[in-house]
Amino acid sequence: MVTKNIYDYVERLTELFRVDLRQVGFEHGLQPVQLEALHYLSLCNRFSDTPMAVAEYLGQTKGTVSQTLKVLESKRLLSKHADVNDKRVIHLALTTNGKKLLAELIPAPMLTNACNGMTEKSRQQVETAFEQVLNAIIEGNGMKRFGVCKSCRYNSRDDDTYYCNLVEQPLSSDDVERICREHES
Amino acid sequence: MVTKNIYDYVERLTELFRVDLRQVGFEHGLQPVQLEALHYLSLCNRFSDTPMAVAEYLGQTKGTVSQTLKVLESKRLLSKHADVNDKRVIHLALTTNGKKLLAELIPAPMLTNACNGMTEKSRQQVETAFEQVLNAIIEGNGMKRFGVCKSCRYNSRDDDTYYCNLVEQPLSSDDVERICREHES
DNA sequence: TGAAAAATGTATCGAGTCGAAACAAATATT
DNA sequence: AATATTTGTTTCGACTCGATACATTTTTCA
Repeated sequence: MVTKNIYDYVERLTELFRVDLRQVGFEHGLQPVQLEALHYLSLCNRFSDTPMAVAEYLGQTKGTVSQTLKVLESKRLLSKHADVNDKRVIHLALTTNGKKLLAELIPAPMLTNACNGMTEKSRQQVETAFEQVLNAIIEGNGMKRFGVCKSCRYNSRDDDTYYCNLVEQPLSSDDVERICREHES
Repeated sequence: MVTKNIYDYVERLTELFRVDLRQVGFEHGLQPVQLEALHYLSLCNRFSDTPMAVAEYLGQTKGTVSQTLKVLESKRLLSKHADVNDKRVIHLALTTNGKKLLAELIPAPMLTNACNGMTEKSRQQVETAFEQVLNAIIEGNGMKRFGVCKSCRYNSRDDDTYYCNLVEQPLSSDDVERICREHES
């Protein structure tokens, strides 16, 4: 029964990661979920840097996320900016402090230590396996992908210029490496 | 930078699993950590079924775990039994209800759905990869293994009889499949 | 075009998590 | 025999999280 084995591994990995994340954040007065929100904001594109997108990504209600963001703002780790076109929408940006802190804390030592003890080939295998599992979870449960624009079906490319056919805007070569809440394969 | 990729995958997997576990438990009024404690108790051996062992496994303080167990006992999902030799120690056992509930909830549908969408070969690769990562994390950070007796260096075997040289007691063939807080490779 | 519906974000509340500290009881150490 | 250590519980306070209610803005559509 391989499924049960995989479940047990995922559960154990989750437990160890969670404990470590708590420890890592503790020294800077940050909760696990706050670190995860910051991390997401460092990866997402400019159409996905809103409270609602964070809520979707973290699987929490917008009310819960609103509180998390309020704390992060009060700690000067992120800033809020009104959207030009839609007055309901707020964009979130990491501050210099926020970026500095993330660079310091992520990836956490627990995983760095683990990877250092593995061969390059092992690391490659593990990376591939994780990609497969996450894909299978997303596909098998009809979840949002939050993939990078580069791999999205709305993305079209002409030489070195990229274009998103959903928001109908050009994308830079930096843009296409970022994750998007509207991503479709 | 493969380590960062692996970190990102582990973090995402953790987020998805956590949300799912909350959802799974919610319908039965159980918190994620309560399900994890129950699950541990269904896997551990008779030397590892104490509050302290649960605390070590979950990476929490004994005070926190004490509260978790109190809730589970009040829900009649586990029972407490005094140790015969050491009056400080309490052994925890799943009740029939507890076992029934676990069988119903674990493995959670999210992962079953994912595994169903994968080839047998893929599942095998994923299982191997998880085993490697968990081993690397445990080795690289000097953590306790919580492996099964079968693979422990204290375990000796004569034909079909097993013996633990640490607690100096014979083990059944069921015993050696269970995880132990004293496990050493 | 104007009213209803939907979307985004915030504030508040209550149940629950979690670690720290203090405590009681039993066992180990010396 | 006195002291230290281990196991487990209780209490406290800071924090998480979903539910609900609310304000504002945008979208829908009759």
